[in-house]
Amino acid sequence: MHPTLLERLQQQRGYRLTAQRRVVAQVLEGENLHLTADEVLSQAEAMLPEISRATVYSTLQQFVDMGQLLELSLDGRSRRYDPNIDPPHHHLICTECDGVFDVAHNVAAPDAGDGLEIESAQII
Amino acid sequence: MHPTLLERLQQQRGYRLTAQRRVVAQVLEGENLHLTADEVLSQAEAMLPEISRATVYSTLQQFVDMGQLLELSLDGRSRRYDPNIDPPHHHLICTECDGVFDVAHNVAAPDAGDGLEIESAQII
DNA sequence: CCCGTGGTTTGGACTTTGTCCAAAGTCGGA
DNA sequence: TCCGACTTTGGACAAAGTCCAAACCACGGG
Repeated sequence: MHPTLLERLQQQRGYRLTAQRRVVAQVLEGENLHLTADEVLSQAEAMLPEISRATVYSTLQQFVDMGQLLELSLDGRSRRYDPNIDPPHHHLICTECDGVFDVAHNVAAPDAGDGLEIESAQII
Repeated sequence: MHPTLLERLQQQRGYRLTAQRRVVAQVLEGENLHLTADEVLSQAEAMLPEISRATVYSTLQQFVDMGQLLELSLDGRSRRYDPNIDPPHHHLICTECDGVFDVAHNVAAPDAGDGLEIESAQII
């Protein structure tokens, strides 16, 4: 199986894996789990009551910048986070229940032409 | 050429095309224009100073519900609006300048399987 | 072992974006 | 002209995210 988010973070050299960062990583972990920052915060508080909102937000942003976490903008209101960066997959949104589901695909990202490079593509 | 947003609204029967709605439609119009609600508001105020924020937001929502305006959720922060519903196209986001560009495509929406129907798909 | 330094976390104020609602305004048909 | 339905308004409110100075902590050098 692919390494988990936590395992991938442990392999990053020169990055302090503090209690706060570990808790955030643990909360995010899971199949088909796409939490918002506030959901991460409340679950993290259950494990580490002193953790602050600023830390959760900045930690999420760091994981994204490190390429270890996918940030999904699905409704223009909040962002959701997906720890399963590999293999690439689509995100299917149910317009009835607002559920988010991973959908496997094996379609290559289209060529944008003009020397542009597609970084990510989502079916929303 | 395809009819403009304003022309399409004029064809909707039983829908009062008030000054406020006309101004919102005019502001949105344009090739490769993807304004946020607040950008629409400030430009609309230039033409019709008394227009209120609540009206702009609810008018945008109506246009979307009528299928005459595309709502894009690109950054999890704000929503952008695209009056060019036809032909379908992708939205290319430049990660440097945050610009949004229409990109033509002629790829059919993929079959989701399981009896699900894809309502929309974006490359972001 | 202790200290200094720099990375990390914290709380709280603040901003942005969007929603809600009751009251007032406006339009078209009878 | 008057009524009723549709529309707009202002302002309060809520949700999500950002910012920042101060406090905290951990590691390496002395």
